[in-house]
Amino acid sequence: MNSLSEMPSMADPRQALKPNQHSSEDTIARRERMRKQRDSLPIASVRGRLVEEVKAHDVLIIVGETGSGKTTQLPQFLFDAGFCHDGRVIGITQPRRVAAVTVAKRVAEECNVQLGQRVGYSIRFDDSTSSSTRIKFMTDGLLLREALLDPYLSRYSVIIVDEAHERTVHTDVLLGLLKSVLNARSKSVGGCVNADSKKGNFGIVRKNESGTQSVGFLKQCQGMKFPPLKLVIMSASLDARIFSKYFGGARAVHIEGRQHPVDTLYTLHPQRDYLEATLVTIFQIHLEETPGDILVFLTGQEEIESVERAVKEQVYSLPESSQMIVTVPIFSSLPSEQQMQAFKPAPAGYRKVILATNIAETSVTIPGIKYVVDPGFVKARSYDPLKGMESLVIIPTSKAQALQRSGRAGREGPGKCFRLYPEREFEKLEDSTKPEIKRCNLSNIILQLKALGVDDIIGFDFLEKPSRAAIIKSLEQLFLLGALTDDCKLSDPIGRQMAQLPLDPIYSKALILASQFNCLEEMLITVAMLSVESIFYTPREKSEEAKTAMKCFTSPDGDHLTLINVYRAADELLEKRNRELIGKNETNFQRKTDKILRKWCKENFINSRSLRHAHDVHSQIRGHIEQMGLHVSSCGEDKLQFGRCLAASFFLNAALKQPEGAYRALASGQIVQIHPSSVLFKSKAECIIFNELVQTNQKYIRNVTRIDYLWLTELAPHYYAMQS
DNA sequence: GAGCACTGC
Repeated sequence: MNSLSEMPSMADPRQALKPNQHSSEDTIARRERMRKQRDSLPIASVRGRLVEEVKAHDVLIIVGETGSGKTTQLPQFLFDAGFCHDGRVIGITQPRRVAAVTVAKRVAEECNVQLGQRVGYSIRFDDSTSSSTRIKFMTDGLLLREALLDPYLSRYSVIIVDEAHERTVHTDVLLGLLKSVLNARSKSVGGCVNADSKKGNFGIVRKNESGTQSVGFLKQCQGMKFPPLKLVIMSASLDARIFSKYFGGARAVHIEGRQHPVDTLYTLHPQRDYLEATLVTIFQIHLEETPGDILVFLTGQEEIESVERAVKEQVYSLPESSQMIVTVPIFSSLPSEQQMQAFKPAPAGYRKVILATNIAETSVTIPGIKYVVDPGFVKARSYDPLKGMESLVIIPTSKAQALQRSGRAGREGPGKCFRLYPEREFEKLEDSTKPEIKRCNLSNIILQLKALGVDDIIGFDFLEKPSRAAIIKSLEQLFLLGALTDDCKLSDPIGRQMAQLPLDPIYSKALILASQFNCLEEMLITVAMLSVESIFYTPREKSEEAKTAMKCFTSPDGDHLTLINVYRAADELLEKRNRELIGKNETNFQRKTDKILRKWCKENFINSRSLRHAHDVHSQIRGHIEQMGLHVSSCGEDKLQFGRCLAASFFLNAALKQPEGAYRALASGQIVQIHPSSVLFKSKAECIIFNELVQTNQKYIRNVTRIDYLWLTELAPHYYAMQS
């Protein structure tokens, strides 16, 4: 097992393309240049006033546009102003891992300190911080996890929640928690609320809209060990009002950004076929506009591939002098090597057309974009609590999203954005995207809130409350898994152990059960593989080859054992190579094993990024499991034992074959199909369990294994005994 | 015989 853990992290494609900043530049000159850059940022001119605002108010909202420098500069201003003098830490949260890492590196460089000393970052699987770290960048999910161990967040003097307008479920829950922490840590009741509504010099302000102070679930700790906490929320303009209102009319200030102008153009009429309109627009830009790359926003892989084919076909109908155009796709499930193609400059004289999903909206920044084509649609996940089913549907973007997309054309110079709908349609769009907390399964966050001591979930002061039905459905699920007692309290030890594990609750429960079924080793691999993005990658043009490659891993029982076979095959391969390399005194040992694994993945149509990720999850969870004292043993060749454990764990997701070959999900009664990517797609198994139910064109279940129906009544009698 | 945006612990 150890062999795989020695693989080095795979280079992130977004970082691999950064130039080496230390190449031949003189240190002093570099520092001087950096100082000038910092001084020229819009935020530099309001430094003093900003520090005063933070000192004067416990909650401050900063509305900062792109390029204002708020993320890199504010933490340094506060550090210099003495917010860490007592050894406490300024914490800055980000929704994404890459952002936390890259910003931390930049700030460490600006402070001229080694990363991990005064300035560091902490994200899952990667912690650069030390006891001397005072400015700490992290993901918002990680800070939530920290709160389980330290509910008052006592090591922090300031917490800056960046990109709050993105409204990820972690940001929302974190803000709910912080409201209670502020209240508990404030010296006097009302101390965290700013009632001052005078107009500021460089900002504005909301009136105190709510005089009532919500008392959180944390006990007051007046005069105790913790000094008051400062909270800074950084957001894009459209959503500041809601944060201010939530924090009792907290003060909001505005900092201007630095963006080049983007000329936005609309169509005269609505387009019936937006893919056709996209194609026409791409060629129109190519033929009529000055040089510069084009970024096109599409909803998914299928659209991207079809537009790519169409561009390649139609380019030959152009005059030869105009044929210099290349397309590059980028979407999250694309292997990293291929993602990186989007960042490479086009050959001299060529125009590059990047066909992207909304990965290019915030997650990655591709240089050289001058034109944006925005058909105005996005594929969004929604969740139906009554059916317990997720669905993926194509819907119009929000205004905020459309603005974010057009902004991508103005990063390096003036640009143009072509919206493929009339201007009057823009006005009809929602202001911002529906917050994630209102469209996801809440089981995981409810379990975490329970572990934090929030007993009354329905009464919890959410920034925006999820539907009652969604809350009740998740409470019910947690109860059926044994995480909650009859009176809806966290059970001990099961619920407490489940909350400790950073996994979907149903997977946490599966691990606890597996220790009783003597197959924890197998279940650990299974939940790790189920927790990551798709392991198999099947490009359309090589689907036959991919199918053949997959055959050598296939288990007739189903996808779960198939995934275990893949994981173990990779493990064995690396162990074998390690034995060969050991004693040869090889340098670049890690790089070589990594290269071997990547080659193997490519040959077997496996996504090496996903496999690597599964391995990280595996070792992290194994650490937790061992700490809990659960016994990690293998069932060896006893597949029956593992199958029974799957039935006992995933009894809520069981389905029975119907006469027509479809399946009926027992919990909800829905008629579903096995997804074609499953090894059981053509099988005629009578009874199965599955791990995912998603509606796309049909209701598909994925990750499926056959079981014996009788196991359900035997192993989950509390659920099935009455029904049989 | 279909196809799944994006994050995160």
